[in-house]
Amino acid sequence: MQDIADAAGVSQSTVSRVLTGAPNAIPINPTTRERILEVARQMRYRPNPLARGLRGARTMLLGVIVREITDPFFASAVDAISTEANRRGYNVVLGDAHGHADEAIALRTVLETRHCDAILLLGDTSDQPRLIEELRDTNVPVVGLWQGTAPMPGMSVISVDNKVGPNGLMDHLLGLGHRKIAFVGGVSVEGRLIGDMGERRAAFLERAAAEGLEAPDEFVRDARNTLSGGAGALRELMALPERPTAIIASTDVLAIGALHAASHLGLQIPGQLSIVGHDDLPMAEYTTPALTTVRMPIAEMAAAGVKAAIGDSSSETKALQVLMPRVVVRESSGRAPGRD
Amino acid sequence: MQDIADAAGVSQSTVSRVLTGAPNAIPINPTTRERILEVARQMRYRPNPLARGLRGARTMLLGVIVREITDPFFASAVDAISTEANRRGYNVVLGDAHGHADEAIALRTVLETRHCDAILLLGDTSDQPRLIEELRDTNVPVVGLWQGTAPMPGMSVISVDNKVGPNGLMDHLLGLGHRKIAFVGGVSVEGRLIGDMGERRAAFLERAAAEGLEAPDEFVRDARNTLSGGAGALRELMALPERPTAIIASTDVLAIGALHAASHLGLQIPGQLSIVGHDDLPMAEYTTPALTTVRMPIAEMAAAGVKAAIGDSSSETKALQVLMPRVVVRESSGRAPGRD
DNA sequence: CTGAAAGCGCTAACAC
DNA sequence: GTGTTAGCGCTTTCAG
Repeated sequence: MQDIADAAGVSQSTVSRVLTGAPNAIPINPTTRERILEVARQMRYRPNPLARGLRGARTMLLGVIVREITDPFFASAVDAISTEANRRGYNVVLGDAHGHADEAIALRTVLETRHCDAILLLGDTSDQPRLIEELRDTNVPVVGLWQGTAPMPGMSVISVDNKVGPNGLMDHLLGLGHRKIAFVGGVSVEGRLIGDMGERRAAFLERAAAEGLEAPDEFVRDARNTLSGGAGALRELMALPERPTAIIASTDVLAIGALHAASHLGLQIPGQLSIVGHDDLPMAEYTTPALTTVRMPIAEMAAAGVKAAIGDSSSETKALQVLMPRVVVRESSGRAPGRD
Repeated sequence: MQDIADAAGVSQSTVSRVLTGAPNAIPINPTTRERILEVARQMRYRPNPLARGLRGARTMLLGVIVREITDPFFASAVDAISTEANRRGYNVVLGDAHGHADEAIALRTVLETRHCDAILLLGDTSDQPRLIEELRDTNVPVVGLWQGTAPMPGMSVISVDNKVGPNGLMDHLLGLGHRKIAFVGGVSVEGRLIGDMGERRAAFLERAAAEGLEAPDEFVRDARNTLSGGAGALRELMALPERPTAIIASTDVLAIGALHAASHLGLQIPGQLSIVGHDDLPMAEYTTPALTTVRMPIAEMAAAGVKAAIGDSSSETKALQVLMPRVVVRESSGRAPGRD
């Protein structure tokens, strides 16, 4: 930068002012400005974000802590967030918690140390009292995505309405004549119910009660949110003396695992059993049979999340935004057996 | 840091020396050291990586440019790399190229600007002459993963042997009596053959010729490496006057797409058609039927890649490492029709 | 409108 | 062994 100053015959601070853009009301002579810009271009100048950050300026880094990058849903989310962040000139620093909430908390510290301008939390972290605690004495804006609609103190939350999924699915299944509907929810490695999944489960329970369905406790199963978790849950469900005719999984990953286990059991889907999920992974369209599921507004959430985090400084008021998903009917759901 | 110095009654530079660890032979009085460490702990001191980086020290940032994070294979790779990097105290800055090689090149610049200590390239980038070019005048070590075994000038490459996959699969299929075997390769958005997939295709062609198989040109199809690409390829293959009895897909994503299209066509897998892939995604075990595929040594590659990038300063010689995958037989492959 | 100068937090010579 | 002293590249008062 000093070099540019010399070459352009001005002082280094002037160069800084020009190159920084034009934030605070410091007018510069258009002629000088052009000259400086020209020289900078010729010298292929590129600002050093480190130095900028040192001075307290923004680092243009967006920290993203994801519960599990191998979860295809979160992979899509990271993709969307990264796109949106790049569009705004930000880079994404990824922290992969590998499913452990305590790793997430460590990562937050790291990212904060890295002087990220903001931190995005993907996936539920409400089971981490320490995280919430630390959030208080943080000046970095933190926004949580996909971690349930419960407002978390100290951070804004972007979420989906977790009632419309289960309810839409119930409408669909009820309309198909199902009365024996089971639910598979997801729990973390530690065995806790995870945010969104917990809410979906609650929504299911509520609706089932309202409809007066025969829903014994065994019809609601918790499993790790993995393919094998879904498969295991399905096997347990099908081992019951009275089998459900439809299963709502709280994620597509669980649903796909269940689908696989069902076909291994020789079950016809959807002839003998309907299986539906949540998320609408890219994969959901390509399972056999294709999965009926609930599509999440990933891009919108990513946009809202990045906006909330980086702030577009126009409307930073709302601490909780709830977006709407919608049911996508494919082939894995059909009329209840004996009702066609 | 100055605060610590004051509190401990020493100079700031001494504090630096203690806190930095003990790199260059500068002995410090154990007593002083302890006192400083103690004070630092009490003051909850955390080093500022920005300032460190400014001074030319390492930033402990590892840049990772991935072709497509939504590709489950790369998601797994990022997961493995992130684990390995964190283990070594590094953080990962993620650059998602969204499938476009030209975005990758832009990202490289960004990451270099960010003063990453090294950059990892995930996926083929050989179609980017400019990238290679820019690589020359870079001081940051760059290592490429999964981009074919062709040595790239200016970077070390960690790769898998792309012959053992196709060959192992051929052994398997030939043993099952198949003589009409098709291959589906992957191309980028721009329509170029992508590194690993191109090599797998070449290996297939070579082996097919060696076996004297009836392999008309139509049996080798190129498709985008997506679920729908795989589905499209399968439909084309099955529309041929003479259909193949087995299909080798160069990735599991293609294979899963093909599986889905096949079942829509009413084809029995593996009764009427065998479909096999490459990668062994977590999902491969849960398709219907479960996919016969080639397992990639992801963790090993991640470890080797991170090691090569960050350097463990003991053995930095090899510019090209080739690891071995192995065939995993599941349910999607069976005896050739009419041969049982 | 522009220049001079003071650091941001830290490392690395170079003294003592 | 430990203190002093320069900066790294940039932003930002404070004077012209």
